[in-house]
Amino acid sequence: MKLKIGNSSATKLDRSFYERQDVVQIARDLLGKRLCSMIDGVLTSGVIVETEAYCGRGDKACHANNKVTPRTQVMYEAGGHAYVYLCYGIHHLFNVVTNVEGKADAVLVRAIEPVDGLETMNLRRNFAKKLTSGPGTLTKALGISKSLTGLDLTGHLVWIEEDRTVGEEDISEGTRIGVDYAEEDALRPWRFVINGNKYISKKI
DNA sequence: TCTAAGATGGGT
DNA sequence: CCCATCTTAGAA
Repeated sequence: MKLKIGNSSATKLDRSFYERQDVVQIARDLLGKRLCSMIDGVLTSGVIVETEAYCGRGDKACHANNKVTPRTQVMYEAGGHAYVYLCYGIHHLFNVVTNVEGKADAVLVRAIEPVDGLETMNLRRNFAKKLTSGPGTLTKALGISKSLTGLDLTGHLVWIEEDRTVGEEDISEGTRIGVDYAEEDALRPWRFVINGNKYISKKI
């Protein structure tokens, strides 16, 4: 009997995908891609269905808004690294660092549609109702914690690969969640979801 | 040193 | 609506 594990023929996104300059476009492009982790020898994955873009220059909602701190220095690395941080002392949020070295942009992954490793994800989530709908829940399901911040996403522990084709007509945009403190930048339409997908964390 | 606040989620 | 929970950044 053959066990189906992942999409072994899929193409892993490479450095050139992540090093592009337009973080908003990358946030759109990540919809339909598959986020994968191989933690403790177990493959878990899901299709990205909700993202948010954060720009390091002139975006008050971005942790690295023209300032380097111990936490945010990883965002200044070359695109294709992970920025994982602890939110509210409880939740580990996973971001994809984008743009070239020195330009601190990132895309927050807010929800995925589970594909591989359902059993492991349910165990890690303690069989909660919402398995991977929300930035803090999907990291727990995939076994991603802040100890992985700085990880190279072109490696073999956590990576993103091609999966579904998502057209512009399949995408809705809205304002980012939880960034009311960012004044006028809170109004930027930099949150993106795949229309009608039932795994998005909150309707636009 | 000290402290307020936070890119959330789960329960009541 | 309430609260758990703790790191981080900025102030003193």
